[in-house]
Amino acid sequence: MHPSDQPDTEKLTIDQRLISFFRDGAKIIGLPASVGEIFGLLFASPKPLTMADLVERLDISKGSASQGLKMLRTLGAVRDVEYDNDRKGYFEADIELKKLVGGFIREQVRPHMDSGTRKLSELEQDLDTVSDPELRAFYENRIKLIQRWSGKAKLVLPLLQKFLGE
Amino acid sequence: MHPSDQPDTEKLTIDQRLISFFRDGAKIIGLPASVGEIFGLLFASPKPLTMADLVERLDISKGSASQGLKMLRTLGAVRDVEYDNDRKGYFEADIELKKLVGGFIREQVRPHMDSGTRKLSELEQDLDTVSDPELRAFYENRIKLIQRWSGKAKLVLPLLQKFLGE
DNA sequence: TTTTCTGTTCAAAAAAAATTGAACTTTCAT
DNA sequence: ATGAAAGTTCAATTTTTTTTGAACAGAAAA
Repeated sequence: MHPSDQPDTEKLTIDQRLISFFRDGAKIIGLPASVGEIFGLLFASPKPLTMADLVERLDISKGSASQGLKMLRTLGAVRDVEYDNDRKGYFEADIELKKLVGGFIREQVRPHMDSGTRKLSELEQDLDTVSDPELRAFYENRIKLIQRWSGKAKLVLPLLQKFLGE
Repeated sequence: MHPSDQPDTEKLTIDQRLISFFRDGAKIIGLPASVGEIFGLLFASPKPLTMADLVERLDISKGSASQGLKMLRTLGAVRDVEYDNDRKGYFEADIELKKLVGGFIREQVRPHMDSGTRKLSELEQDLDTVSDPELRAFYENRIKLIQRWSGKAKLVLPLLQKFLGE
């Protein structure tokens, strides 16, 4: 290696860097790398792309491309666009932070929170089954504590969306 | 199965439910299930526990217990306590939301954000290498967009902490 | 209608992440 | 010092998640 070379970050094109940026971002929020790459490539493209473009440029399978696009569409992060008047479907990245965050909260955060809330209410009901009064008082406090947390979490989400919404 | 049985949520003790609650919670925020279980058991216990207690009651290996505790300590979610005057180490869950959220942000969120910020500035530098002026203008806009997002993200974290801090 | 192009589905394969357990280190009691 | 208890480490294993690719379905062109 030439002495002046940086070992890592050498001769990557901008779009490669953007793809890598969003690949990492996807992993961080718990989405598959390929989903991040697809978004990244669309984000880095001045014009809409087809599924075949994704397969070729990211070197992923047709299956991954199809599934990744599906996920990105339900997240509202990618949309179908008219282009050419072509048999193929064309896609582009949605660029509004509000929408991206909203989709993530709707699809990934809310469902988990709801199931948590359900579990929590089951927990509450089972307090009756605890006979030892001291232990029971302890559990009551712990459950109250989680409920306080849960209440805050429910307030935080709309707050977040408001803050990020343009 | 008896007809009146609920298939799932039957005859679980409170502490089992709490363990399951935090197991799920851990998975959601991208931590191993065993880490959630350890926290859950400590959270559900009126008195401090030893590593041996965790191994026995959660039926996990000593290795998992050790590693899980290590992670929970760096997150500030579990602390060492004096108890008995015993050779063993005793642990209890930290119960302050502020501290839990703070630790998570410090250990899991910040490092990722920092590496993102670094990648972003590399991206910016490479703009020079784009010769086509139209494409270059396009990339400039995209990078500006991410920078706007990044700025918001940096504002949001302290806001979040403030909101959740007691 | 038949063929070709585009995209979906899902079982199997590959990759990544978590967990185990045995060897090792440290610490304390004798 | 020596032995035993407590805890850590990490290579190997297991489990989970992601990705692939081949079979299938639908739609438009021939």
